[in-house]
Amino acid sequence: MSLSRQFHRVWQFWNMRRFWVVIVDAYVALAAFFVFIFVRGRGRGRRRGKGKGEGFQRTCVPHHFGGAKSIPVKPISNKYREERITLCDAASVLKQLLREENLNPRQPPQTNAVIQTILTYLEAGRIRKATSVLFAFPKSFPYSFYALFFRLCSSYGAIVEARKVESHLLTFSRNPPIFLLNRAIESYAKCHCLRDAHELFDEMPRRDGGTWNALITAYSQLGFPNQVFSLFLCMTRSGVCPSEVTFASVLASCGAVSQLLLSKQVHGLVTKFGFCGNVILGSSLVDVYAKCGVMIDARRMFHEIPQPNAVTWNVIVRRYLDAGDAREAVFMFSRMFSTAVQPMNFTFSNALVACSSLSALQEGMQIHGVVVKLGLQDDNVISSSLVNMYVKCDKLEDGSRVFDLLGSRDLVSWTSIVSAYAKSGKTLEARKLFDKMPERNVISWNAMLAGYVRCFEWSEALDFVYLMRNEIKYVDHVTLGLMLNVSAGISDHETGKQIHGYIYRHGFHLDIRVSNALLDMYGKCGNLNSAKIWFNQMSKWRDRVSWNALLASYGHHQLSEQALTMFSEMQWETKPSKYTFGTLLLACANTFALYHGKQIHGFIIRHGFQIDTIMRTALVYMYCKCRCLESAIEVLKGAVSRDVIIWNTIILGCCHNHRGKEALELFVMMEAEGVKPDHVTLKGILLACVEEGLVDFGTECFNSLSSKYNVLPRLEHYNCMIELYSRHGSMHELENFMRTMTIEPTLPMLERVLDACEKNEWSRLGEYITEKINAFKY
DNA sequence: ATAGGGTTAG
Repeated sequence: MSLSRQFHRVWQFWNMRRFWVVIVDAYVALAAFFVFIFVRGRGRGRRRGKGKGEGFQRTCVPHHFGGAKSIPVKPISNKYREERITLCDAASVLKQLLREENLNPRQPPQTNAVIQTILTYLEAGRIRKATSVLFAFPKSFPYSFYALFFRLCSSYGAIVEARKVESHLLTFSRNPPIFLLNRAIESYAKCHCLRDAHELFDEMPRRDGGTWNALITAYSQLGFPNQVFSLFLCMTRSGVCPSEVTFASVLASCGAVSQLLLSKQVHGLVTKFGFCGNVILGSSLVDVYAKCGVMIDARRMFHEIPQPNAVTWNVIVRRYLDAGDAREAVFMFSRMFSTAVQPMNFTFSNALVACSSLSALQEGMQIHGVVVKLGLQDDNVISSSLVNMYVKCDKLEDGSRVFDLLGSRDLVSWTSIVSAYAKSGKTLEARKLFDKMPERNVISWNAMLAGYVRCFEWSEALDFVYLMRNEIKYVDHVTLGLMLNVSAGISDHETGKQIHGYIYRHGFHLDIRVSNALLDMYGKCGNLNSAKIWFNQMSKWRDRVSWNALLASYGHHQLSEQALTMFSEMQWETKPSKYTFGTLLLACANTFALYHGKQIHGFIIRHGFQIDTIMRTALVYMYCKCRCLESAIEVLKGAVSRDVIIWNTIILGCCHNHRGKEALELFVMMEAEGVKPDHVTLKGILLACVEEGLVDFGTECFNSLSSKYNVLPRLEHYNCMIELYSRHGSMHELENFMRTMTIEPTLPMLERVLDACEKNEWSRLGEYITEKINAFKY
């Protein structure tokens, strides 16, 4: 065994530091190997060590070696794999064995036999074991074998093993080929050890383009774009020509920093080096332009690619979705089918997300058809997206059917369906499904909790939080936000403060969403002072949502004037949004501040803000509340389309302004536009009847509530009817109504009826009602 | 030999 020759050769090529690594590796390998032989020969065990999880660290070796301290190494024998050998032990054993071997030379096993053993281990997935055997064998292997090892180390993320393979390669190969060392760099990068990768890069006596690519790719994939750019500069300066691969990584980094100018320069270089026809680089350029926010250039780039592949299409669809242009995303997805390229599952999911954001049920269903036609309905990504699409298009039953037909349901599809039921207000069904889930994570718990919060079912939400606390260990920012919503919903300032403490202790307060929820909680719990203090404390990281929350809490405290003052301060820091205007208008409405309300309206118009349905509804509400019905109607008429909520707002607004006739006229217009009235609308109609004294029409409406409008009569409708008959002295109708009522009347209802009986001297009904009231009291 | 996109649930 020519250890000294190895020594010499290695010495020549590698610097001091690497030399120690190699030589120690060699020593340990030899020692381990001979111990193996030795122990096997003796057939006796040694003391057992801890062994597990102890890594052999290349960088640590010199240090330990100098101090002659114990270095844990991976033993090789199967039987004694848990043994621990210190370096001192190893050295002495080695010495002894070397002497022994000199006296009694032993043939090392044949390379082929060792390869066979290693392959057996690799097939069993035992990479550690395989590496140990490789490491212990004091002879060079074929290069392809090393390459295989590096590949496996990458996929297992086995850094220790990768280091061992590199050591072995350097020790026993006269001239390790550059490409193998490039593989080593890649392995280190895949194991997230950039230090090892860069160290090896620095120490390599010769490099090729692949070496640079390996390092650049490493920095790019681990998210260090600036290092990528400086390495790229070094590379070109040292005269190495960048290849397609180099540009792929550089472009990925350009996308990560979203810098248009830089990206354009790189684009120029790509063209200059003649890589324009490369579909991968083309797709990357599409991606980069889109990430820089220039969809027009992205689209142009897309059209320059002669044959876009599935990835290219995926990029363009996804980027349109990110840019908020869901229509174009769906359009591009449909264009894909005029080519021979089949979309990937992620592309299907992106297109379906785009459909749900557009509520484009027709298109979503067409995509569903394609999915079935291509036999992709069992793909978990696609099927979960389908469930979501149906749910977001208000087709809960269809979503649920897709879920029921699913062959294999994973955590995501379960969570999707639970969330679907929870979000559409069916918390009982959602809970049933939730309890049936085979496994849950924090997202599933949050989905269920969000359902309770959305439906204002506070006591269920509280019970659920207690359950959640016992069942899962860690909550996240969404859970905390929801818990704050619960505190805000029940105005529980104390619990809110405790959650604040938890948030602070766990560092969640730096999350803007959590800190905004906190602000909202303080505002809704009526603690304006705490809200203001917290708002000031977040001055470093607050956003416009924080401002809106603060404005809302001013509005909550009937301080519309101060809200407006805050609004002008807000504009020094951030731009208002539609929520800002909604909040301000609500504050004006609640304080009947017509002057301020008009100011806001003027501001919206002057600054050219698009008035959406929600803002328009807020304006209508404000004008109604401020008794400015004409303006309200004018705003309503300015809408391109009107939903049931804005109609309800104006109809109820008319009633509050004692203008029942207008309310009924608007109702006719609403029906003519094809908007379906709901229970609120019908309450408005009944109130209009009360205002106008339309007893017969009111009765007719009430009687056709469920038959004509598909609305179940609620308490408030009964209230309206009682008020209608009582106020207009229709005692026959009132008596008939009270005696045939299918629900149990409330005490205020009975008192109202009794009042009417007394006023109209209708004692027969009065006695009946008195009895009922007495029954109530005792 | 190496490169691009994407993670559907709250």
